[in-house]
Parts: sequence; C-alpha cells; structure tokens
Amino acid sequence: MTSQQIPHRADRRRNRERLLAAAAEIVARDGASASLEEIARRAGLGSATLHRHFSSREALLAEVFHEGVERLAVRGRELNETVGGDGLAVWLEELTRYTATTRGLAVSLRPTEADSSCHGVLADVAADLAATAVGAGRLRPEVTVDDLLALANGIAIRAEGDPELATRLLRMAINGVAPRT
Amino acid sequence: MTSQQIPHRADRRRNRERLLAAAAEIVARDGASASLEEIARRAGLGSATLHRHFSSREALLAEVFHEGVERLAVRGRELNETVGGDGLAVWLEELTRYTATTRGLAVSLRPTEADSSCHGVLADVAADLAATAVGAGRLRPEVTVDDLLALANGIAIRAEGDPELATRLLRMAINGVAPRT
DNA sequence: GGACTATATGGGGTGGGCCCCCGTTTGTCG
DNA sequence: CGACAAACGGGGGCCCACCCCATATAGTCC
Repeated sequence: MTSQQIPHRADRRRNRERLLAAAAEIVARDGASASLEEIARRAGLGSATLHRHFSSREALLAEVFHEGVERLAVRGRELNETVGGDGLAVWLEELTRYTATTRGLAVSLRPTEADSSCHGVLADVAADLAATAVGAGRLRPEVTVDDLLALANGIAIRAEGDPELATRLLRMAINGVAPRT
Repeated sequence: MTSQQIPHRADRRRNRERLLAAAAEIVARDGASASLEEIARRAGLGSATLHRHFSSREALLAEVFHEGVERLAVRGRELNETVGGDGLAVWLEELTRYTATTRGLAVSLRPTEADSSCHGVLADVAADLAATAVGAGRLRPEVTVDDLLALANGIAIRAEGDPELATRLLRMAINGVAPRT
C-alpha cells in the first residue's frame, strides 16, 4: 500500500533530515505557528525545498513529533501490561504533561480529516488502556476513547508551557470536582 | 482611574461601531485569526484606523465579545441565587458551550499578563459560584477558580465549533471518569 | 456663517510569510 | 564519462500587520 519503494537520492534524504532538525529547534522556540521560511533558512535550504518535502505545516509537524509520539505509545503499552486498571490514568497524565511541555505538539495531536497519523497510534494505545480500565471498574464504559483524548488534548493546548497546570487539570478532570465521599 | 473623560468626536465613535460590527462578522466566520485588513475593508475604513482604535488583536476581540461575556456574568449571578450548589456546574456547562459555539471567543478568554478584562468579570462570578458550591458540599475546597476556568477554557478551545463535544467533555470532567459508586 | 485647530483619517511604504514556477545544478547508473 | 531524471532555489505573486505623514473634517468660538 505504501507507494514508496524506490529509494530517494542521497541529497534528498540528507536535506530532509536537516529540515527536520531545523524544524525541531524553531518549533521548540515558537510553537506550531513557527515560520516555515525561517526553518528553511536555518536548514540552509530554500523554502521551496521545504514545501517539496512536506506538503503542509501539519505534515512537517507530524514528522517532527513522530519519535516522541512513538515513545508515548510504547510507554502506554508497557503501562497496560504492568499497572493494570490504573494504567490509563497514569498514561493520560504523562501524555498530557509531555504534550503541554513540547511546544507545538498539542495542536498536532488534534485529529484532522486527513489524519496525520500522530493521533492514530495514540488512539490505539488509549483504546487498550481504556479497555483494561473498564475491566478493572476504573472507567465508566460509556466514556469514549476519542473524548478522553480530546479532553487531554484540550487541557494540553490550554496549558502549553505549564506542565504543573496541565497535570493539575488532568487530575481534576479524571477525579471530578466533587468532594471524595 | 479610567482616564477617558472627554468624549470622542462623533465620527470616531461611529467608526468604532462600524469596526466592531465588521469584526463580529468576520471573526464569526474566520475565528480569532481573522484578517484585520479584511475587517477594516468590510467596515469601509483604512486599516490604520483599525489599529488606532484597537491597540492589538486581543483588544479588538475583547470588545467584540464584551456583550456576550457580560451576559454570561449576569446569568452566573442569577444561577448563584436561584439554584444554589449546582449553579456552578450548570454555569460552567453554559459557559463552555457558549464559548465553543462562538468562534474566536475561546482564545480571547485565555487570560494574558495585561488582562483584557474578558477574563476578570467571569473570574469574579465563578468565584461566587464556587463558594456556594463548596458550601453545599459539591466542590472540593482545594480546587482553584482559575483552574476551573482554565479547564473549561481548554475544553472550549479544543471543541470550538462542536458544542455537543464541549458539553460532553465538560460533564466528564466535572463528574470524573470513574463509574458511579 | 466662517475661520481655526485639535482630532481623525487613509494611501501607501516596509518588512515579513506562504506557496509555487521554472531555469539550473547534481546525484546516479549504465 | 556522459546522459537523464531528480532535486534545488532565486525570485515573483499575493496577502498580512503595522505605521508615517500629508490631508480632511468635526467641533468651537466669534
């Protein structure tokens, strides 16, 4: 299905890496609305090249964050096997904190119509964790995985740059605001 | 304290209203990142005039949404007197739904260092509602009003354009995700 | 009503960003 | 080493935010 068999030219691969490295720097500083021109400049390449490599800002960001998202997915599967019913809450907290810490990621995790795959991987992991949590009586069965991720995402967007806030809000949302009975 | 005693010239006031009307239209269509140039064009005025009337995009948006925010504040005080302990939950839901429905508002309600006053009014009302809710045993006392508003705001930002989603997420966050015991 | 002045306006400049065309360079493979 | 497909980037088109300063005009005082 993936239509890329023939390997690209060496310079293309090299330039791609340069662009991603530059993007990582600039996006870390400026967030999701970082200037694409500046990224290209920092990479020592023309902006046309950037556009040829990445069809859109979202596509570029998805690549920039790919590794981190992959790590979160691995971590989720790990938690699901070691922790059990509480894994979901722990993972959501780590996800939210990481997302709030990594400038630009929050926006990229928002699923779009032409899904940029960032979301897809996490949705799978979240579904597994949610199933375990429901089994352990820690999660209402009618709660959707999409809603759970949307909530974590909203918190992370709002709390971008303030991981303490992100953590507090996520815990509040998981536990509700009523006093413990 | 408010430094504006002398009334402005009639044309200034008229132009200000035209700008606000145009801004309301364009922002409703394009959200918080609407083109200021286009707003000025729609108002039949030069963009310099817009900049002279509103020192920043935020300042313009704050004025655009001022009336709606005021209504929310009134509604909150009303709920606090008629409903009692549940008023907070009801109001937060209405706030979140309204914010998610009104394009551009979510971003404007995010408090900034030089507070644009949109947030201030609501924070007062929320504080009263929260006090009542704590008194009625419906809200944990250690929950901050700022956190509560931040949560509602995050949800609204994320759910902009989808009031059903906004409502679901807010309820989920208020009640927590664990099964009812 | 007319003249004067502080107040207000807008054309257009500057600097930037996004996106893309097309003439040029460069890697690759026979 | 030569030829060709692959990749590049200068620069143009278009839009934006923001601001300067020459011009226009509302309000006022006689």
